[in-house]
Amino acid sequence: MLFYLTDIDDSEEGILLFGITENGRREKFVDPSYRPYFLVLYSDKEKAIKEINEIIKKNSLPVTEITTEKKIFYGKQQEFIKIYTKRHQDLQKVRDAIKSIESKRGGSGSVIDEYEYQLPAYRVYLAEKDLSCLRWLDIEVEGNIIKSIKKVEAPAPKLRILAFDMEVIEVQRGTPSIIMISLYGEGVSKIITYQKAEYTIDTIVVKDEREVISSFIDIVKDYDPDIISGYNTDLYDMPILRERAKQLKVNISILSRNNSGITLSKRARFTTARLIGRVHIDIFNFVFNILSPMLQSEQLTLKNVSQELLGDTKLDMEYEDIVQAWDKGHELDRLARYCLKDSELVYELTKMLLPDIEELTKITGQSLFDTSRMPYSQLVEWYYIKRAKQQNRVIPNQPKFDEIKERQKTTYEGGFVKEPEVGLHKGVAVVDFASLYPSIIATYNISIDSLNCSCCKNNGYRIPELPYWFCKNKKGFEAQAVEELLIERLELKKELKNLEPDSHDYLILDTKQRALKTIINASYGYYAYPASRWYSKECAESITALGRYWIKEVLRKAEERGFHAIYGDTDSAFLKFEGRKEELEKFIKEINSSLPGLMRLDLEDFYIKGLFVPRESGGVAKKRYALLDEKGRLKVRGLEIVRRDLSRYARQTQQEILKICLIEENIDKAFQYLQERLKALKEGKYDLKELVVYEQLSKPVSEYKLISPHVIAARRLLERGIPVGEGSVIGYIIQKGSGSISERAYPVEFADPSKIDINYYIDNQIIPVAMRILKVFESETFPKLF
DNA sequence: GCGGACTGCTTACCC
DNA sequence: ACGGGTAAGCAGTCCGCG
Repeated sequence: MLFYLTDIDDSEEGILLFGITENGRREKFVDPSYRPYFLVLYSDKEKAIKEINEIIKKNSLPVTEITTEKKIFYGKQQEFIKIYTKRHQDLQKVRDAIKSIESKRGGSGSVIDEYEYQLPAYRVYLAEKDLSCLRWLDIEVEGNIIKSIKKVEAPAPKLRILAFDMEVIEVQRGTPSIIMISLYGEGVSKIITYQKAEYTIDTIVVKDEREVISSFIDIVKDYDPDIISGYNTDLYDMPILRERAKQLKVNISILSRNNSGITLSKRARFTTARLIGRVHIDIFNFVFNILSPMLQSEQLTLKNVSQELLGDTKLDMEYEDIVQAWDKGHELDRLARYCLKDSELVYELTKMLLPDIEELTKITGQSLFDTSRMPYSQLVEWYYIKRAKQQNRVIPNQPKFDEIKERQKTTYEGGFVKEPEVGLHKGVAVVDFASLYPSIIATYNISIDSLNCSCCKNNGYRIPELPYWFCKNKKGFEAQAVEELLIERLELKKELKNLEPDSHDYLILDTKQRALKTIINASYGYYAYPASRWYSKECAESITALGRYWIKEVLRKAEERGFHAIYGDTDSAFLKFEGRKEELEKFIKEINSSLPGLMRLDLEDFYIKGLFVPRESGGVAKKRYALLDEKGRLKVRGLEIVRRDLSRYARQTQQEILKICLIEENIDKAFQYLQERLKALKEGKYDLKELVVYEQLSKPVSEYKLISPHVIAARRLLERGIPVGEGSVIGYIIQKGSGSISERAYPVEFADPSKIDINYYIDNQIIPVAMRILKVFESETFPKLF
């Protein structure tokens, strides 16, 4: 039978597999074949086995079998003692008893270390069997018991997706209560609430909150979605729903497909809400973990993110409006529309982002639930774990707290940044390496098990400036893993060139290559990530050393060929091409023929003009510039225009001045524009929103040594009972009065528009950022007003 | 005692 | 819950002055 796996979990009977059969039925099967075990690295085999047996006997530990097995351990064959337990949750207990034999814990030392005792069972199961969610499996079953299982290829079935959103207010003080739930999916667009009104959308009006929840449950049961999605639902909606259902005694067990309802698991830094058998996707997680670096939004709210990604946004309603609407009973239709719109946006975001999450799921070989919540490090880690299992390698342990702290102390040299020349440059070509660091990993065989190998002491890949070399005889683990991803992506890219950009196939392949890119790009950082299982500072610094070597080579060779190198950062070079486009392209070809392995230099683009600005402290700034391409588009990097910790008014002023200076080269006009903006500000012609500065709290408010404006603003939010802490983005404005700037910082929510300190905005925000551009063009005619 | 210079903390960016 | 390199603002302190 064919079975499409959508979710997976552990149980007493075995691994539970949830999914869709070939005839579209939603089913659950059990695979009892998984046998929990962990590995013991020994120094003295006989002694270790003897001592292990003694400990098991003495403590009556639930061990079912002890064997030995040859594994690959950091590239070398090594025998391990393999200890099986009855239940997966016994692994930890047995390991805790056995670790006392280690010499570092005062034992005899016959045992050196233990491995693979901490991985969740279903995750090991997926990795070992090389399965993953969102793939078709060919299974043989007896009843609901799986007898055999293997992966097969077939077109994916259509998944039922249901997005939801809840409105919660304190009907009674101190108790959050659900007043409305909206649902959105294919053929579903509904509101459930318990106040009657003239609703213009499909609304179910029930008696009370209890019935709101039970109606919601009924619809979920009826629609039976494979995926339930929401925005920030791990931390907000699901915990509240669970709590309210408990208090109001509503049975919500069928939210999951194993009758367990909502399973909250609280880990160190975050909470997740599982609906076992159904997949709860909290879109916020994916946006936060994966998309945030590419987004412009100052805060990752549903409002901003949907505006940026979908070009559609929430309806306008403040929290106070919601409370008012509910208390007074008017504008309930507006509230219902507002609530439904949220679900619709979440649904559209899910439709847009799910294909990417699906591809990542296939690469990590893990569950959709887990993968949708993984940060970059985890994506790389689970991809490595899957591959390590395929190759019979031991999975390295996660470092302990102290080890992480140790790792955090050491740093190493990173990318090379060439100092640019201040001013306006004409005719700039930007060339850059394609995936520089990953291509170095693959090309130079950068891996933990190929570092300073004994076989290549004199003829390995030598690393400039460092006492390291990498093996030329045998592919290392990480290098091979990264190389395969790179090659697969190159092939996809090649195929894409032959497809119509609007075609269905193009979309599919493009999504695949994007997912590959996500993991490829994280492979270098993962080496130096202190909590990494495959941690190697030596590998990380070898990669950056080779990167510096090659970008300097390009800059040097370009100069040799008469292409003046204005600037370069890590993997890019900005070259003056003086109208010699073809010659430059020839130069790139030559460089490429000299590059080893998978390394490749691309022409990023030709630009008409490029502007580099001075540094506040003198000299010229790196990482801050603007380029004007041949289609008249501006590309701005690093300047205040792209920073959220400046007011929008200041940023827009800088942007306009930049445009006038760069496109028109009319400095007097730019200066006039600045005067107009200052005048408008003084005359009060602005929107309060334009003056808000956004800054993120990187730790709890109480831990700050330096009390800066956003910290004071955060304190003022806390004083009024608004919970803010680590991770919160604080929007604040500066008001008139005495004291430091910080003391005059107020959260925008409580700002007094009549007390705005216009002089602060003029002197600290607008003048400095405007001058940053204008200074470049300082001349005789330049007004000397400042 | 004052004001500018300097230092350190902090954020957000680039790649 | 991914790395180093970089600019910049603000608070707080230092330092020279004579």
